[in-house]
Amino acid sequence: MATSTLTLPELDKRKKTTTQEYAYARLHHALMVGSIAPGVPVTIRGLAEAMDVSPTPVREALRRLSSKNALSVLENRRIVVPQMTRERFHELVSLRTAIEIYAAERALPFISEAMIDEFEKIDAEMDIAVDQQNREKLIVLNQKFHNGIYSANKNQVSMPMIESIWLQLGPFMRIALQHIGTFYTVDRHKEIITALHQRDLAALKKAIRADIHDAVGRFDDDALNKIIGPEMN
Amino acid sequence: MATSTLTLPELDKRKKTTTQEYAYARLHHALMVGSIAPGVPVTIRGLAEAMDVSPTPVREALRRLSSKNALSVLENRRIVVPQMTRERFHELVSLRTAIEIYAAERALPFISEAMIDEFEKIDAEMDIAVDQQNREKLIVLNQKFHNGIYSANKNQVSMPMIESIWLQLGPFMRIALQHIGTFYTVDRHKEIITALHQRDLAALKKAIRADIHDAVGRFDDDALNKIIGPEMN
DNA sequence: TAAAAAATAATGTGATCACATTTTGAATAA
DNA sequence: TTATTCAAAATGTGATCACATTATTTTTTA
Repeated sequence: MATSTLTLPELDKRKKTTTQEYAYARLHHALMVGSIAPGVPVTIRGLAEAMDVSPTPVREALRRLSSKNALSVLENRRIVVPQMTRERFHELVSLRTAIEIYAAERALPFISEAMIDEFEKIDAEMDIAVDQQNREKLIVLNQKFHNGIYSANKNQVSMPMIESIWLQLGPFMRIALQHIGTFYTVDRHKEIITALHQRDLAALKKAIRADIHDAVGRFDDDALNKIIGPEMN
Repeated sequence: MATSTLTLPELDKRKKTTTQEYAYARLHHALMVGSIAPGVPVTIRGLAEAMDVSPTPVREALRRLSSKNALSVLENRRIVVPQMTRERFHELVSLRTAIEIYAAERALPFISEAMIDEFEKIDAEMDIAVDQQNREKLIVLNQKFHNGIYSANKNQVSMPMIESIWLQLGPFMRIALQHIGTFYTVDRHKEIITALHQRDLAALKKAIRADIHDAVGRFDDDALNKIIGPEMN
């Protein structure tokens, strides 16, 4: 056993994409759903072995992830899942709120009723995932829900940046959710859908802000202390 | 001669960084200052030969750049500098305005007088660059000026996203500046500095908005038609 | 002359290897 | 026991090669 034995979530069997893309998708998913904890070192050979591919495509995948700030390259050239700090967390939540509200505003004029139907379907699936206590599925669906809205604007350029923020929040959420019993209060999605139906921009912004707050923004300093530790800088 | 003979800007001689980092820095710089035009295909071997390195580090650098949306990977797996469209351009400028204003607001409380002195020095250098008609130096300094402000907040997480936007606008600027004679009206930087001195958030926002507008946001549809072409979608 | 087909070249991809550096673990000394 | 030294293992990095796919050029055919 070379190094860290990461239990990477099994992904759909490799299709006709490149190996590099496959490695990227698996890592991306693992980070997004919080399978890899902050601070965990990520080695090229270790991952290559775990995925049964050669180091080369893994390296490329890691470079892409580090460019999205989902991984951080240390001075020793070692790659780790970035450690979360109280300050960085607040910055991430603040930026997520700002960009997603912006993206929603930009997307609203392009949203059709048919699209809203799709969002409602996703939301229904999320309700099921909540019942099943399936955190992983919930995270993926939540992402799909938000992405769907913002991507209604086909010339959207903010989507990759929102994704980057989610990627940075992902590893932290796993730890957070171990301490905070509850999860996304999906009701907010209903508010979002209502606002979309009514083309009510103010209500939409308010609902998105509330949704983000419910998901990640409500952690006060005490809660963060328990997760991150009071001494961490 | 294998393929495209890109005249990459000479960068500081390689220090103690990795070859991959070196390749990334050169490409990054070339894109940022508009040395590579939109639509230009970028081949791994071509760049490797041009930089006198092996394909491997170039590939990694290209992956990083494509993750920052500075390059786009086509279905044929070929890598090109993304073509600009009218709609994407407007989205980029709009997002740049939103994020930079946000970042400035978040940074303002952390800006010291000593920092402002630094900004003034950079601005003075920019005046010289304008006199010298040195567009490349001007772009680099302008970037440094903005980065300096936003990075005053050490926990800033928006900087990579701003960089990504600049990277996407970079190749387009070269073409734009061939048709539009003038460049950044550096006066706006004076307004920014004044606002920083006075801790005037409203004035700061206004100045940044104006600066961005002067730099990239003033192109109306007619001007864009000349650059992009009226039929491009 | 123009279109189609074949051959040639170029390109992305992934695996492997060698090398330098770093980390880890064991052995030794205080 | 604790600190130090040294050997072994692990790791990142970059170059090279083989292969499949895609582009391009040349040749052939209508």
